[in-house]
Amino acid sequence: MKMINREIGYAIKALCFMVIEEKDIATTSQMAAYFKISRPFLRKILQKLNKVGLLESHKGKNGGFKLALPISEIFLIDLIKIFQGPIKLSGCYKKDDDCPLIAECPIMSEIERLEKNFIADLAKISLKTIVEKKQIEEDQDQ
Amino acid sequence: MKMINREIGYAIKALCFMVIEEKDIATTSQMAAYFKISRPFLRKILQKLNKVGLLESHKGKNGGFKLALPISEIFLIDLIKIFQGPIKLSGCYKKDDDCPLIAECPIMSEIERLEKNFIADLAKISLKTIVEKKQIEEDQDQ
DNA sequence: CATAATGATACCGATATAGTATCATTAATG
DNA sequence: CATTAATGATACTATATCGGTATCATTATG
Repeated sequence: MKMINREIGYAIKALCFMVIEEKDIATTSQMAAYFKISRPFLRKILQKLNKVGLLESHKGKNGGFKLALPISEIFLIDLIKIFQGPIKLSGCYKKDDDCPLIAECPIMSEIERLEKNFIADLAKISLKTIVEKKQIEEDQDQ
Repeated sequence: MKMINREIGYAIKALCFMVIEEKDIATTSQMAAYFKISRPFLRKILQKLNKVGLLESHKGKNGGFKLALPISEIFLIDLIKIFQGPIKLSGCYKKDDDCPLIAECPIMSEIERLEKNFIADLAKISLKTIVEKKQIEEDQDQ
C-alpha cells in the first residue's frame, strides 16, 4: 500500500526545486536533468499541477513553470488528492450492501476514525514545512 | 488510495461470521452464500488465512474452517499485512538516490512519522474490538 | 522563420486486483 | 467402498492502474 507514488514524489521534487533554486521560471528539461528522471513524464506531472492552479506555465522560448501560490499554501495532502484522488483508506462495504452481518459496519467506522486523524495530520504539512526543514538540516550540517 | 481491498474486506466478513454464528466450523459455501460473494475467491482468501495460521482447516466431508486464535489476538493490521504486504505509505525516494535536492529527505521523515502513528492506531483494532462494537450497537437497537 | 518551450492526446508494457477453472487430496457416511 | 462434500494447490484470465513514451499542435523569443 503506497500513498506517495512516483508522480507525487516527482511533483514534490519539482516544487522544491522551484523554491530552493529561486529561479523565476524553471523548465521541465532543467528539472528532469537535475533529478535524472524522465522528462516527458515530469512534463505530464507539471501540466497537471498547472491545470489545478498550483503552477503557472509560460509557453514559447524561455518559457517554463513557476509556483502560482506561496509555499505556505501548497499542502502535501493536495498533491495526494491530485494524483491519487480522494483519500479513502477503506474501500467500503457499506454501500456494497447485501452484507447481512454488518449493517452499520463497525470495522469501517473504526477505519474512518483513523482515517480522519491521519488526514488531519497530513493536512498540516505544507511545502514550507518541507523546505524549511531542509534549511534547518543544512544549517546543522555546517 | 485504498488500504482495505476486497480480499481484506471479505476476510473480515468471514472472520466475523465465524465468531458471531458460533458454529464450530464454517464452510466456504455457507459464507459465500451468506454474503453473496464469489465462492472460489473467498476460498482462496481462507486458504491464505489458513496458511498464515489464523484459521484451522479441515478437509473432507463436514470439513471447513475455524478460528485458530482467540478473537482478541487477531488484529486488523495483520490482515492488511497478509493481503497488502507491509504498510509503506511512502514509496521512498531516499534509496532511489541520485536525488541531489533532498539528501536526508525531509518529506519522507514527515510521512514516516505520520505512518508510525497510524500503524500504532491500527494495531489496536482486533477482531474482538470489531465484534464487540457490533454487539453494543445491537443492544442499543433493542 | 527557427528554436525552444508547453498543451493535448494517444499509446504501451508491467504489475496488481479480482476473480475463474481444474485437478488432487481427504474425510464422513450410507 | 464408492459417493459426496469439503479443502489444497496451481494456472489462467480480464480489467484497471502505474509509469512511462511518442506525436502533433500551439506559442513566444530572437
